[in-house]
Amino acid sequence: MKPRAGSKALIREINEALVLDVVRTQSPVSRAAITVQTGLSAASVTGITGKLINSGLLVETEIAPSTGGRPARLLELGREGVFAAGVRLSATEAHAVVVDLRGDVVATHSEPLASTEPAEAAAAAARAVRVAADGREPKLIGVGAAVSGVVDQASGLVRHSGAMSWADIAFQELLEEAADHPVIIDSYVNAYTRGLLFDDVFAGREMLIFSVGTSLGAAVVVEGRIQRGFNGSAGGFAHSRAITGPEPARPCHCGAEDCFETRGSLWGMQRELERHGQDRRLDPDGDSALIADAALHLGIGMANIAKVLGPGQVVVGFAPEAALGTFAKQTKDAFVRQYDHANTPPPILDTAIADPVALARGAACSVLAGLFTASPTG
Amino acid sequence: MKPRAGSKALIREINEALVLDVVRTQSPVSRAAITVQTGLSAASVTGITGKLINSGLLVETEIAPSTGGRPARLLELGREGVFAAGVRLSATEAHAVVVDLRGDVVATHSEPLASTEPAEAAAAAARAVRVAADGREPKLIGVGAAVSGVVDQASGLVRHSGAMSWADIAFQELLEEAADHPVIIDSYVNAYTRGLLFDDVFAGREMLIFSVGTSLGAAVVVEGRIQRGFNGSAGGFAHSRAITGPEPARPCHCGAEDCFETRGSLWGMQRELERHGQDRRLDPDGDSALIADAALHLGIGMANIAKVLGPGQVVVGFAPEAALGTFAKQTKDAFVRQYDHANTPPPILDTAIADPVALARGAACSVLAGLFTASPTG
DNA sequence: TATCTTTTGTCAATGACTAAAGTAAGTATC
DNA sequence: GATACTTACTTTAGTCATTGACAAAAGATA
Repeated sequence: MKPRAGSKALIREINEALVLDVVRTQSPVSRAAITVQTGLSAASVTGITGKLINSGLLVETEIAPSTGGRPARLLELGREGVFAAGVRLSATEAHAVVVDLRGDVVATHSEPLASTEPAEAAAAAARAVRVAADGREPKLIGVGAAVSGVVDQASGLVRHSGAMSWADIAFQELLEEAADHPVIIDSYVNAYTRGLLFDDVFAGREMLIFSVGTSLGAAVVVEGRIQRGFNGSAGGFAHSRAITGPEPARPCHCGAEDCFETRGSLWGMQRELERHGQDRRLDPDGDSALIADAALHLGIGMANIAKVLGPGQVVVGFAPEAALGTFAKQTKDAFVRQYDHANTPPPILDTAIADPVALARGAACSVLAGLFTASPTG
Repeated sequence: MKPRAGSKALIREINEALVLDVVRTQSPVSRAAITVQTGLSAASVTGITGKLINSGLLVETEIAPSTGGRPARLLELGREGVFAAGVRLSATEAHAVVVDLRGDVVATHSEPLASTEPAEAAAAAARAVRVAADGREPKLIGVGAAVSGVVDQASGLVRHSGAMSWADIAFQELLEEAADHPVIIDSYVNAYTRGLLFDDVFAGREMLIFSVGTSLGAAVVVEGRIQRGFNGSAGGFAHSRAITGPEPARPCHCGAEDCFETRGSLWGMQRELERHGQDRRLDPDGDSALIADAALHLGIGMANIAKVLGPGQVVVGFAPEAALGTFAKQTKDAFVRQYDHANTPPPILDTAIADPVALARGAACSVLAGLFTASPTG
């Protein structure tokens, strides 16, 4: 991604995105208000909104009551102009959603996977999108796909996915051919993060997002952008080393010892049960010591990362199956206790549930995000 | 920093910065080569370089031998057009350097500090810059200042500085008034990082930089930009919690226990000596076990951070007094052993020396950097 | 010398923006 | 009800950075 030269086209892209973003966040809004917010001239706003209305991205809805002069004709994002699709791929199914320009889900559909073979996965994802899109396919501007594992969005490669047993699969290309739409791929956590960023509640410009489920993941948001690291390798929180106490080390499935995944993930807790000869599922009440230990280590690990990055906000997304009693609350407490950074208050920490629809919707929002932010790097 | 609207002025800024950056990295270079590198038209390059030559930022130097046609008239960065100053502030002195557009140091001067009182520090820094700048003050485009502690560049506040005993000091404003030039302030590590980024050797787009000396620090480079976090609070590596073994916890001066600073910093090692009743300075040979322990913990802590961020390159800058025997090498080894991330190779790790001149020069490079990168946020 | 190559410069056309003036559609006041 | 005032939007004319096409410069080559 080397910097792109300035041109009239770039100006237009920047300003259209700027206008769309103002409408998105302040909807409904008058042209006059857009003029103030963007710093553009009123003439430009007339021109830009006119073009956007023509292409269906904006609609004129109501007329505001007058405040002493000509009443404003309010603009909102068009619900029928364009749509984006998102798919969450797991080893067993492709869960697709279609969202309108506001990020609201308008349709969903799930297709089973015959196998985790890349071509089959792409075909199933494409089928799921096609069914969910129904008659709206011509208005689809793109498909976002959330894949479990290490995903390099820039190159379109899934670097590594344990769940799918993939390594260096060019899934973006496969899905683009199968679905006949532009495709953006991303990891589970990053897709989930996209969804959070699209909504106002979790739209901080400096955020850290952790996902807690069978595995662990992290996403980093800096200056409002998701950071992917070199070759998309950011987010490797699972196999950082945990703080060990006097007990013996716990071997991890990755080959190392005492990774956070051996303590803070569902996989890790379940395996501790097995190591003690208990062949049963985790019990939120009976296994409270195990859960407390997991929460403590997660909290400390998260705080260590947070101290280096200094986010204003931290969000922990628990998979539905990881919502175990007070697990979330204990994790939050451990984080706050550990975070004691010279002269800076700890970031706000929120917990949320990361279900399949949230992931698929997040992937769709990745596509929408392109409309609301013009990147000068191309 | 809200997004800025697109305009012709923005285009011009982007393209001038683009041209300057190509000249900086490929100097000497022909207009034709700039055309290819930037993607601009030859006509634009002629116009832009003409203006830059007029203002002294570029100079035509030699004429390249012909390769079959009209010989190229090579362009380089002008050494006399503009200058930038940088100051490294410590509790006892203000060390100033002046650099030319290429980042080469052309003058230095040190002034003692009568006290760490903010106004006195600003006055001393301004004096140091004035003496170092000599007759070049009119051509000075700005002053960069490196201050130890947590620094919020955006607001111009030093949030907290143990060395200076400062809390929430508006040092940017103070120095701007004293020096009568635009000022950019930054932390030690970030200033050091600026210097690294300016040179080609350490100019990766995804980097992690650690500083090891009396204290510990970290800087994060993403997409070629230094990340400062919410309110400039990024970089808090020192007081993340270290991996503890069976030994008793070590209290830290910050109030917590087992911070990395208690093990991996000079302060931590020196204090361990004292705790064992040894009233002497650290000995690279005699205290090899202590140093090995520090290196091990540093390496693990760095790897944990690196896994979340996925940088392509990691640089560890040791303060001159921390260059203890094989300390650097052992830290590097521990890092590589610990870094074992699914399917992605470990980043390249380099070690370097971070001396006062490197910090002051880095601060000056912060000022220069504004010329070579146009930010669409403004 | 004549021709080819490569680099650099010039000029009219394009188009996105802005300022200024004009139009639209209300409220306030007498 | 007529006039003045306000606020919102549109139109017009002009500015300026970029570009494509062409021209000029300057050496290589045959």
